[in-house]
Amino acid sequence: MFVPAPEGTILHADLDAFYASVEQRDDPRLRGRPVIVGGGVVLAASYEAKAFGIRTAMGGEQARRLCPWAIVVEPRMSAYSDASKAVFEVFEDTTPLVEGLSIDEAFLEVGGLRRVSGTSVEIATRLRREVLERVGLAITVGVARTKFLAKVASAVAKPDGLLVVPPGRELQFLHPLPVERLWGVGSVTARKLHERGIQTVGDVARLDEIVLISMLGRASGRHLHSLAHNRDPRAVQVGRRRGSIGSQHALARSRRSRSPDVVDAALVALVDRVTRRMRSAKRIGRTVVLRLRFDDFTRLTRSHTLTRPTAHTETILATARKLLAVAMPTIAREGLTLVGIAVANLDDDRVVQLALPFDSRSDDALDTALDGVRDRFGSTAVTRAVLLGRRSLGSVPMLPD
DNA sequence: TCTGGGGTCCTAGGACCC
DNA sequence: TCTGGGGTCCTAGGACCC
Repeated sequence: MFVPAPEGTILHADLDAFYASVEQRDDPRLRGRPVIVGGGVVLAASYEAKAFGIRTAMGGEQARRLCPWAIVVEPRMSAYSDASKAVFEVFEDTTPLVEGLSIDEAFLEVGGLRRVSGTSVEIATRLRREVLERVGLAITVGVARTKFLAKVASAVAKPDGLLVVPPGRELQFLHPLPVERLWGVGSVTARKLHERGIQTVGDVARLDEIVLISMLGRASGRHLHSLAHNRDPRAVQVGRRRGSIGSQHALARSRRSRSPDVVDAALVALVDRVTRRMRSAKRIGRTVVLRLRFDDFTRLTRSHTLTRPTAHTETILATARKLLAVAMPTIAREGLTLVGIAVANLDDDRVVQLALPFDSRSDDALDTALDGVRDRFGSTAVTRAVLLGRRSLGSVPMLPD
């Protein structure tokens, strides 16, 4: 018998001040004190530090001015990654339907678990307790019928909170909130809305969709109009994979640190990092993106799409160097402050095993077989094929880079 | 108060194909 | 020779998120 749930079944779970909380967990001397992770720029601030106005992405100097006695610690990425894995294990133990959004937050669908695990609220309460007991971190959970509203709820409930938005009271909860609470409203969109006297979600809800579209463009307009009415049909998606892998590096502010040699060395290191990560994730990609940033914070991107996906360091480095050469006149004109490399259009690096009759190992037979593989797996999916047989030839790179 | 490093999604124009 | 509408892919830039 189907029993409709009297509450929302989507949980948005979000760790509080994640990096800073891990530091406080691991070093008792930091507990109860303002903690800043990252010296140059604030990567994370404990709630004690946030009380002084310190925010993520703020310059380190400014942060120290706001709170001179704050404790600044170097980031320990592997500790955060381990903590994240442990928390996601708790998520997976709660429900198989987990959609990770970042290192410290995820959506959980618990709609089918009523008989086994109880109501959403009971599940959320247990989840918070288990994360605290098993990983030692505080986590905030929002519960609602839609993803978007669950996320808004957790943001409102922070820190160390649980907030349930019951169906029927959704707009009552949503409409008094400032527009900045809407997912997808950043500083630019907020400014555009404020210029027209729109302050709250309720103000947005009173506008025609067509008006919002004319103000913000088609996608943003539609998106905001839907959210303001709590229309969000997106289901929790399991196993989403990222579409690009990249790395970037800020250059020191001296003439020498921007010399061609230094920039090229940075490029080599970035490509090496990115391709290593791609190979360990068993991903290959076709589009190489060069990202540059300058003194005045203007940005520039150049990209090139290869005919075949690869994770080969030399291939991607050669492409990156070409892109840099194309952008070179611009670099000569202005001060470069950041170099980044990303590889997009990612695919799985599948190794396809071909079993051919022993007497048909001619080039023609191989070509025919490879065509068959391409037909089955898609032309971009095949970069390598391993030839096997009774007397194995071992691993043969069929489509060298 | 000058801003790190990792990502996602959308738009718009041009090339190209049918 | 000129014209059409529709679709996909690529490139560059912008906004946004954590």
